[in-house]
Amino acid sequence: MDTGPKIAQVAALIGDPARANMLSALMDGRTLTASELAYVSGVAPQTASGHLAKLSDAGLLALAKQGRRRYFRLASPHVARVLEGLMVVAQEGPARQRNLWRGGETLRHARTCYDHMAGRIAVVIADRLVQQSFILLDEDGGQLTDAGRSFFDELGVDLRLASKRRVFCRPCLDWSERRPHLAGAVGAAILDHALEHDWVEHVRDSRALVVTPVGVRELATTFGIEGAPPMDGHDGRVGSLSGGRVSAIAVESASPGRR
Amino acid sequence: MDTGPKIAQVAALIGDPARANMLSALMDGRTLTASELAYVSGVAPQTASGHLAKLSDAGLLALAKQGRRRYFRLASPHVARVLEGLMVVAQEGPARQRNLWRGGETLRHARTCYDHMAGRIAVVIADRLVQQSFILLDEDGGQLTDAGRSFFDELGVDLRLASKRRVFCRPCLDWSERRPHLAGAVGAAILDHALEHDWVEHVRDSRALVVTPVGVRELATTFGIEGAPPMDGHDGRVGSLSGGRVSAIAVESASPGRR
DNA sequence: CAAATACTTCGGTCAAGACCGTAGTGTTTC
DNA sequence: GAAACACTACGGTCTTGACCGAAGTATTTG
Repeated sequence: MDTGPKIAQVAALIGDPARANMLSALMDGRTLTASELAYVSGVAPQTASGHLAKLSDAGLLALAKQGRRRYFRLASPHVARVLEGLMVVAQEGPARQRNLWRGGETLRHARTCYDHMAGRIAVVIADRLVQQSFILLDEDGGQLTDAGRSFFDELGVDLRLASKRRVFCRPCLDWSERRPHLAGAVGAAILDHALEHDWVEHVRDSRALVVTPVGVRELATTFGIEGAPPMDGHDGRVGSLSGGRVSAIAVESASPGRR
Repeated sequence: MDTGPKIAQVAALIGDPARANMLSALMDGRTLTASELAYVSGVAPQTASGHLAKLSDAGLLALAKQGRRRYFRLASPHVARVLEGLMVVAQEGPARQRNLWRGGETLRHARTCYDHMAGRIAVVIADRLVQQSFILLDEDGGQLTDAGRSFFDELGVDLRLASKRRVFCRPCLDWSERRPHLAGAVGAAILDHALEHDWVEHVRDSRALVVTPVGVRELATTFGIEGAPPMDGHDGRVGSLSGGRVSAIAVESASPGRR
């Protein structure tokens, strides 16, 4: 009846490191098998099995059996948004401990966030689109303008498909940059387009993305982003489009073993 | 470095029933003392003190000392949004266990959600505003139209104040109705207006709101909502504007004692 | 059918942490 | 200054649940 216990139940589920790792691994929208999730969460298959049962029962994960394996994915975008929110809160949390992030530089630069792009690149893209009045965006609401519609049309990004039964355009607060990037159907369409045209590639076993040489060129001409676009510089760093390419393959997988 | 552990830490914090109760109690934006929070969470003051220290350290709560008491409030709207999100997920979670809600009828009808209205009434209001093209709204983005701007002007709702340094208009998925209501500056302004003109009143020790007779009349004329507005009826219920007024004072406070 | 694979169930160990009683510290009231 | 109040620190109890080894159930492969 009271809402406290209800949210506690769900939060406690997410609050276990092993389960949180599983959920994080699914944040990019992929579906993974029980074994794979056991591996990324760093626990034995038996333990993982228990965790996955709980997460499924609670409705956080959706399950598809196929032969002798079981595929799991996040049950709904709402789950992904809660996880996003937790990252944001976790970042802003420990008062002045912000921006101490060492490592994960690849992730900060470009990554997927459920079904769209995130990281410095995504924030810059969002900035440009707003700057050119293709999109109206504040921290919480988004709207595509007529000019924006034709811009995407010319670019060959098909928005009609994506916008059928889905949210059209929304901002998503970037937990590493602390500024919004594009989510929703528009955000997803941009990621699709970028992957399809080899602007970016997935890094194996990670949510990280790397920008290809083609991507550097195309992003520059398409969005007018130069090699080293101006960043908000809250920590003095400047990112280049290809940043993190060389420095880190940075496989995100956890090592198995006891917690 | 990996994001899993980080979100687990925050989620685990929310995942304790006592702490979840505290956070829930603060969802309406109030500031409460340590004692009050101990009471609503149903634990002894010593225990509450420990919980509050953890929540503050983690940056979920902001603390203001005043004399011999300590006032706590949610540290940021982001925290409120995570809590909202958890409620939504908790609702949609247990597969077919939805809409079993007994009790909390007052809450379902009208309540505050951080700083704006939620519940059936808020959803209906949002519906009407959309219907009359005062607001463009989908599940994730919102925009006030020119017509809407003058509508609120005439109504005497001051949007200029609120929109200074704040998100202007955004939808917030209603966890009891599972459809969006208005949040952001516009949502907050509407709640302010409703409270100021005695359309609704706070229920003591609860997030619930009751609609006054004045409110029933004014809401009807202002938004064209009749006594029993059509609901989406996913559970066959129909709510009236004054629904829940008589049936329940339904004080939300928890009884103290062991968990 | 046997072997291998993918996953689950069961049982027992163990550590984390929620809880409160007692005993403090700081602040206001009388 | 004493008493009441609001809150915090410490110490010990006890429950919860995460973990893995061993064994068991489906499903595919040879």
